Amino acid sequence: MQKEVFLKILGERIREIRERKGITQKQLAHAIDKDQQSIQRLETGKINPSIYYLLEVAHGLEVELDILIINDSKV
Amino acid sequence: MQKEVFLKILGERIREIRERKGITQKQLAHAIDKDQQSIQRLETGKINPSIYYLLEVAHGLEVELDILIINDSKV
DNA sequence: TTGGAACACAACGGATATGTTGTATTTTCC
DNA sequence: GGAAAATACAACATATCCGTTGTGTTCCAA
Repeated sequence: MQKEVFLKILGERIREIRERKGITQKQLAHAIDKDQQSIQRLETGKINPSIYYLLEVAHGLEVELDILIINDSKV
Repeated sequence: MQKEVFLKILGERIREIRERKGITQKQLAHAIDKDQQSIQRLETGKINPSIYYLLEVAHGLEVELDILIINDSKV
């Protein structure tokens, strides 16, 4: 799968989970000591985040890390 | 979980999968157009790899990406 | 003992992630 | 429509990834 496509889908998935929780980018960011712009870049697929960064986001969303992960076969 | 601990466990897990497949760091690296040193840094937990880099490694190992992922609750 | 294979370590350069600030745009709600 | 909130975009500085080269160490086989 192409990198850009992968990152875009990852971002969309994270956004879905966040919205399902009913919190804003800012609230998620502050919960994990980041800021809104950082979450925005992630959700829009503009960056290729590190795995630890994703772990922190998963914590902020109160989900397991693997829930954020996309496998090729699922796309 | 501490970053260093997380990355170390991730690296160990990747090494286990690679060894179970019976291939060397060099073989894995070349299969995904990287080199041995890059895989070495990953397996020893010296870096915080990007998610897309991990996806490529998963391809090289012929596993799904989420197999590489550690959740806090599992550690 | 020598040679080769496998793994580890260090350093360098270019690219890019991430934190940050500022601001623009969009959405929501009155 | 207007205000406020939410999201998006841009740019800058710093840190770090990743590719790369060179080399060291260990182990095994010939």
